Amino acid sequence: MAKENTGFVTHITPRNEDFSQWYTDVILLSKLVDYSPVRGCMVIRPYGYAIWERIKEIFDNMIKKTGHKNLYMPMLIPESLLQKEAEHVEGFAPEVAWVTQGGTEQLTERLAIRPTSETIFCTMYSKWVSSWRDLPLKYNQWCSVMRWEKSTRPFLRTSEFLWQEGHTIHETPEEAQDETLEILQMYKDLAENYLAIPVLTGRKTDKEKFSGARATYSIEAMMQDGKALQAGTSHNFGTNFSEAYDIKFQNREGKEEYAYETSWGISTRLIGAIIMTHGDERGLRLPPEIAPTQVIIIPIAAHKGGVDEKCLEIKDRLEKTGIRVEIDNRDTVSAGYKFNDAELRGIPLRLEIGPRDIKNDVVTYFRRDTLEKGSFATKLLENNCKVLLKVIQDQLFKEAKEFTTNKIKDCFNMEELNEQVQSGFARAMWCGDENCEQKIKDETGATTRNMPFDQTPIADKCVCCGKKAEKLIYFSKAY
RNA sequence: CGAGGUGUAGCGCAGCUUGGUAGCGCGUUUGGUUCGGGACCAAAAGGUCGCAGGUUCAAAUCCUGUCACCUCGACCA
Repeated sequence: MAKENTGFVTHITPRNEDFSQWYTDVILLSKLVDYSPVRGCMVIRPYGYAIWERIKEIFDNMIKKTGHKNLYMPMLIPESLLQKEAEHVEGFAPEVAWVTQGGTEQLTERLAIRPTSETIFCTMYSKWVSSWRDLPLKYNQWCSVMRWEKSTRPFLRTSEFLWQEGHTIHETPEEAQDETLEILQMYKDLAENYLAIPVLTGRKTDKEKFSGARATYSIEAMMQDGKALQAGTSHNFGTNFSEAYDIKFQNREGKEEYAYETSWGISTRLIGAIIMTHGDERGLRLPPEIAPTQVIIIPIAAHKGGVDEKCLEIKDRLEKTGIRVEIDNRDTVSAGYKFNDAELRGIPLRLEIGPRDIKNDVVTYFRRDTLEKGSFATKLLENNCKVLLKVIQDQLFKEAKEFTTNKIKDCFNMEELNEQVQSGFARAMWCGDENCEQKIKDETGATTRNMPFDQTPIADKCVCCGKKAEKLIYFSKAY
């Protein structure tokens, strides 16, 4: 995180020079996060947390509208509970943190700090469900989980991270599958229409699916360096877990049956996705829908009568229309400094109010997305700001969409695939054999992203082995 | 776990080769002038040089050990 701080100009490493360093510079300088005294853990600072709160607010509304309820499960899981579903344990065991001592007393059974809460949800569900009339249960929790990662990066992979985990159980396999896909669709909606991040939806391969799932679906986003970020997952467990945890109910025919289960999650990793999708040389560019501050007012020559009053009046008018607005009235820094600061923080729309504007009864605005400056009559304030915010939201999505679309190429042999995944995604046909999947990973560094729902083939042979192709699938390097 | 690197003021760094009691920029504090793209002047505060031991009249500097962190791999959502 070495940053050159030459005189008064804060230096952000250019993206094309070192994308990783650019990312680190931006998140630290914009005060989204800071490193903590604990290895692999980050402090989410107020500005970063405010973005998370927006994401929570939006998604929480979505799931509540579709009949889900929030609850809270304990953070500690007894070892014996964690062991019940074999594939699940195997997947998570290497990265579980354990509590072995309470006070001065050694515990007789180790307690896992949850890496995810399937096991404890299942345990409770087996108590709560006995009849088909108890179903479905559609519960979710907002919490943090811990995975003892070997290498970490703020937002993208940290030992502790914030997320939501939804866990539902259903009467029929169809209902569970509908739930899995409905949530996936909500994730796509959240990503594209709020975060302005275009995503690919589809099913993960068996190799890449969640430990213990029958089927995993994901939304995958492309970052500016052409690498993928898995931005959300939705799993259908079938009866895998209910068999292991004995979640049985009497069905409509009076027979005992295992319940059908799903789980799904998105995390603070989404904030990393926002940064790496929209950021530029000046810092963050936040989509208005999730920007904690949508409009920042910068007073110019505030001491020259009338400026402060005008700023307050404008703030008040905008707030009344539901816009999140802030005045930068620090008197310790110049206007120019504030401009740069607001740009670093990615505030979508900036208004400048100075004696000149007041005299002409206009406001000067600056768009963070296109860096365009202009002005309009003060009486148009509310309407114009609303429209501009909408336009900026759309523009950011459009830019990202074009970028992503241009960096996905159809590949028909290993040579093409290898070249393509150096800077983007490859769309290719695959025979379905895990050996080919592994070979591609070994030879190109790319892994499978997902298999889109539209499986219209682009060729009939596997990109790797040349045998009969079964699946259309995306490959890329990934975070 | 393999390879490399770094620990000196809140942050970023210099000083170490050739030992002599710590310096620069930013930031911070106070006062004043400024304010339409990262302002300026003046004054001030702030460090047991990661930790432990050794060599020496004298250690940030040399030696030994140790801890922490970072980067790239490997592993992994």
